[in-house]
Amino acid sequence: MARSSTIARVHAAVLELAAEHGPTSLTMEGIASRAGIGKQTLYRSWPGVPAVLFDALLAHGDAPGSDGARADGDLAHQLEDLLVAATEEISTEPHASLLRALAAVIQTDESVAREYRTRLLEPQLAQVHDVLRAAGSSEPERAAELLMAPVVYRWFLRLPPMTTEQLVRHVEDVLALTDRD
Amino acid sequence: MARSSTIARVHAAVLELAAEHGPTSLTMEGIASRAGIGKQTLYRSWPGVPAVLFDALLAHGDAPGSDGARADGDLAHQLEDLLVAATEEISTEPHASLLRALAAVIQTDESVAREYRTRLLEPQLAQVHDVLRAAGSSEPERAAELLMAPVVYRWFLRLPPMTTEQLVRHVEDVLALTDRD
Amino acid sequence: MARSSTIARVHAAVLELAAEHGPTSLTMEGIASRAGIGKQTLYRSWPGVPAVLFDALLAHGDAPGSDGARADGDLAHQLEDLLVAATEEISTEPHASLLRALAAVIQTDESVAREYRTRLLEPQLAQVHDVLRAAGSSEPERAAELLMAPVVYRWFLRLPPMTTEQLVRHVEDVLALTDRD
Amino acid sequence: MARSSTIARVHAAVLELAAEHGPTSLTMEGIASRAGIGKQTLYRSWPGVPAVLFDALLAHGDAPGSDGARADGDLAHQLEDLLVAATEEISTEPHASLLRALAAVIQTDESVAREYRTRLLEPQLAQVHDVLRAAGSSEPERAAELLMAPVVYRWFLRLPPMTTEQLVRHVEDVLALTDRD
DNA sequence: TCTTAAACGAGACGGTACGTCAAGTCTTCGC
DNA sequence: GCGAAGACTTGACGTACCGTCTCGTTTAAGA
Repeated sequence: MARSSTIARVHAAVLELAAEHGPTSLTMEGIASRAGIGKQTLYRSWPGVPAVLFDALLAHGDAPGSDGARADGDLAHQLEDLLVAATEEISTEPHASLLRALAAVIQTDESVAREYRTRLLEPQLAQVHDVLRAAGSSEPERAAELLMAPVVYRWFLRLPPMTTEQLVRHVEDVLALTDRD
Repeated sequence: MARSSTIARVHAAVLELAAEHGPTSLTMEGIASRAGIGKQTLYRSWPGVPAVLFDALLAHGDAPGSDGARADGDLAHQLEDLLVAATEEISTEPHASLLRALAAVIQTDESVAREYRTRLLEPQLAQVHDVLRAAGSSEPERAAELLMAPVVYRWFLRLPPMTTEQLVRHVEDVLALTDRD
Repeated sequence: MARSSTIARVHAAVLELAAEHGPTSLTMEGIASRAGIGKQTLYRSWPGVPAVLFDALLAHGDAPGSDGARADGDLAHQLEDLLVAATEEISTEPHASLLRALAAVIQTDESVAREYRTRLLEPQLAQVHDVLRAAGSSEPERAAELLMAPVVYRWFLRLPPMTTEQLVRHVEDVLALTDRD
Repeated sequence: MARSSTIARVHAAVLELAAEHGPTSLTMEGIASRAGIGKQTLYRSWPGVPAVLFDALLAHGDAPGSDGARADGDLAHQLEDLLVAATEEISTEPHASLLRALAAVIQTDESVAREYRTRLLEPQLAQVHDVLRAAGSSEPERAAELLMAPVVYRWFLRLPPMTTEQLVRHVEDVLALTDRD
């Protein structure tokens, strides 16, 4: 396995490149160069750019929504917090560029898509499930998808993110649907 | 500008390559080679891969939902038809590969994203708006987004597309929300 | 046949390009563009760059040494005048660039070399022959070559041209050889 | 820098291409292809065709006149040997094609001309200087130029090379001039 | 004067080569 | 003998010219 100093340098290089030059700059060549290591050293530990991205994301506290959530708030407030956290995460550097680069690869590589879902998406959705289930929702999966879909959809198509007001309204609506069942 | 036979050959080449080798094979070099034209001929008419993709998509009847829609059906049925059409379009070759390639570029090129929204997304949303507005919906934009978001979200993250039953349920739910207002 | 105005425009374009951007800029594409004519018009009258160069050179008084020669001077002075004229011609724009471009093509195209010898070199040598023959030289061809060779040699290898003093000395030496015979 | 096997393959490719298809075939693309190496490998070690040519020439015993010179012969014979060797070198493949290609570039690229003079011409002239100086010539540079100029002049203009008889006579004449001083 | 054929500008076309960049593999050498 | 450095093959990038080939449009006769 690679030395921990090598790993740290790679992570730092990825974050720097993402923040400075955007998602396009994230190439194996560029990362190795910026980290000051040989290309083979990079390939020895990670098979390609997406693997490095996952590592960098997970290593840098990619636990969205876990911070500052009003654990004691009511159901709606907790969901609002989760969505606000997700919205902020995907629009703040260097996470924004990393996720953007990942999103591009997801489109052309099914295995990356699968890994994204298991390592990043599902943990995030699980939080929403938990809140919904705690509130007695009959179909937490469906409700969670309804909650998250517009957020992801807008980010994916580079539409302006939902404002806080829109998010509040959105949570309210989805909860109304759940109650209706 | 370009001769119509040239354009036709380029479109054919794009569709063939997309169907045969997937989104990754869509390079300017490959398209020119498959179409049997010079690279400069390609670059003279299209600045890059995304431009060729837009042209090929729009030229091949990219008017989703317009075919077979039950224009005389009731509101819910019309919306179901639109969503089913959209779902099928994004999962059927060669459209699937072309859109997938486009989705990848959208992630790293804001101008492509803008062009996608204007030339492909908005016409599609407009159809939904029209149906909703005809039904007296107070907020057709919001409802349309709620309808489309899960479809795009699943496609984008390569989750299995919604089944017809799920789509029917989804339309029903969103309409219930609209009525609730 | 080409219209005279076309020919004139081509000649003008060649001289301008040669003077402004050097020998490298002399391409069929560039000449047509600068002359404001179609490429086919150019190719209709000239098969390639060298042909245009010959035409432009011959049309612009490429009769080196004919001007200002002291026709009544003695033998040595007349030869000096011829060599000085040749030296100046090959180092003054736009002739310098045209000849330089021609020299490049001569290296890779035997037919251009032949045409150069008959249309440009031999007339020039003939002048030297005439003077030498008038002076009773027994081998005017050999003497002419001895006279011209260092001038061409230096120009070809981009060495500094002979100074007037060196030229005078050179003529003197060659004449001494001729007399020696 | 480059691996020695790479360099060897490049040199071989250059000689083969020059001998088979003449100076025109010497392109970076063609050399890389024939050598079975990547273009980037070629560009990493040589900035362009002329650099490759210099290397190939210098690597293949480009020490003209050094072989078979009658070191113990008298002055005239040594000079004749040098000139004969030079004449043969420039008219024998594959050197002929390499030098021809170089000659073309010299016409349009001053830096190549400079490098040619330093790396190929001056060593050759130095040999002539040495012989002349050993013979007590008062102006070895001028005499050397006088000796070489007709040889280069004829080669450059693609005139038939001097016959051995002409060379002998030429050496005799130049020596007579030197003695005259 | 009308017409008709040429010469024309414009530029699309299939190609070849340019020089650069990144991918992923393989080699060399120092610690 | 492991790992950093970097040379390697491959192939796409976008550009410049090449020489050929239509397109309509002048232009300059001859009828």
